[in-house]
Amino acid sequence: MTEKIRVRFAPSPTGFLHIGGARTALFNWLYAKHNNGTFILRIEDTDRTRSTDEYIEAIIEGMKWLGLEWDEGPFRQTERFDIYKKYIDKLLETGKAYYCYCSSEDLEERRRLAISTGKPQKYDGRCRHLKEPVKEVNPVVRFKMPHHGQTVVDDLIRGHVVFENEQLDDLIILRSDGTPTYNLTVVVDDVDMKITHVIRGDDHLNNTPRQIQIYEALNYSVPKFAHLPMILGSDKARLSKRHGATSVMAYYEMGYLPDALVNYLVRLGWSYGDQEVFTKEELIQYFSFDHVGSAAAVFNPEKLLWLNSQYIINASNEKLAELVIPFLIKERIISEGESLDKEWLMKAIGTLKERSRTLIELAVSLRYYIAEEVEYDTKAKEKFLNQKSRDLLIDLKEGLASIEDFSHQKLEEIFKAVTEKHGVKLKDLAQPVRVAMTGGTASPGIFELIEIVGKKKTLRRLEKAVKAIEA
RNA sequence: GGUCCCAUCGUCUAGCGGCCUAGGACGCUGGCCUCUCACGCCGGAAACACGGGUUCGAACCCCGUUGGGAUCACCA
Repeated sequence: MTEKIRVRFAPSPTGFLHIGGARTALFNWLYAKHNNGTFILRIEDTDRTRSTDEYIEAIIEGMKWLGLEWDEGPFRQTERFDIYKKYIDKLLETGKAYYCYCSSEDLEERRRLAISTGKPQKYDGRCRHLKEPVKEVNPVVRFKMPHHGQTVVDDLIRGHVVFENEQLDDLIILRSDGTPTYNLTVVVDDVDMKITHVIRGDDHLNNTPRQIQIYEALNYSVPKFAHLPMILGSDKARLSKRHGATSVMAYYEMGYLPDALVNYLVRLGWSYGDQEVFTKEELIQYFSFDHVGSAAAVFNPEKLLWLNSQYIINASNEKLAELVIPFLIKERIISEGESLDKEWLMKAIGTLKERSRTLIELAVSLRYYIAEEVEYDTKAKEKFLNQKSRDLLIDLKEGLASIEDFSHQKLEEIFKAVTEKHGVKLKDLAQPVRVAMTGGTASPGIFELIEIVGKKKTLRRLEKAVKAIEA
């Protein structure tokens, strides 16, 4: 490798880090890591009316949560106006740009006319050859686009994309208030930061020929481009809030693991044979644009949920014990500052991880391990806590009261004695006990459940169940 | 509307001219396991948008059609 790879993620802070932005960031990050390159974070905040510091923080928070650490930055374009000014002056001096005195109202009017008459809506270049400044008008600076020939974008994903230069118009690079615009700042920054590969969303493909012209006017070499396909909602429209959560941090709040989201996002557009689940190391090792598809992809929350369940199953009990705490608090299962015995929690989690698809589900299930009392599901109570099970529960309670060792094996012996005495099957006893212990009909195995809940709470719950039947 | 991009099961995708009576995954579904629920395992339904070429041979290459998307700002 002769040239060190340098890539950047350049969000504009006009919103939270969303799913689409996160995937763009991820592909940049992966490409950098795979090639031992540099990943730069650059905040494109030249639109001062829509950018906020809160959003910058939110984007940073999202990237950190996903584990997409950057090597340089975050740089802010609003702190780099001097640099842009220098380049604009250079373009003005070399005759590659000019002042335009048309007012935005006039422009808007002409655009409307063009649309209504079916003409291409394009700036007509009337100020190109102006000799004298127009008095009392703050001009904008426009870039002088070539009128003939073609501009070719050599895209790593799309291949050769050819644009006719006559389609391009003289875009504004400096506003009348003296601030530079996007097409100028991206080029200047990418040159200045020595970006080798511009990896971004498909929606920028049409801007690329304009940017290439600016590179050439400035006499700089053009970087490589890779335009990623868009992420769509279930109706194939661009992904938006209508389709559900789009903010990355919303997935944190819903109990997703960051690596699961990363894994899901990377498979939206990229593949490696038939493999579905990847470690980060594998992703870095395998990633390449050769296997990035070019069609837009529909975001499928169901599959993300499945992946999350896989990541929960594969996570260590210790890790889950840490991660679940905020959710236990949020679900009001424990109170803030309350601590649980870690070993015990880990054991409980071990019985629940394969039936929890999110950390919220895990926390909610943990309730019947932790809470003093359980509430009965009405249907479960009717079906299993009745005269038929009353004596079974009473005998079981007695049996359990007589032992101190609540090990799986010992519990099984007690259960066996009760079922044999009454001539019933295990399930005839297990289901009523399950309802007594959890309030519902679904739980881990009855012996492991009782073992972890412990003698004191178990006896109390059986007692309560018997009373509920008699009531 | 102009320009550009895209097109394999409902969804994500494998496929880079013969290994394809099209493979995997999610979801759906039948069964097994079983104290319930899950996990897991075995099986099923489900796709090459359409029409022309090129070729001995096309999901794959070319051209149209249709359908989706992006973009046309003193937003990024």
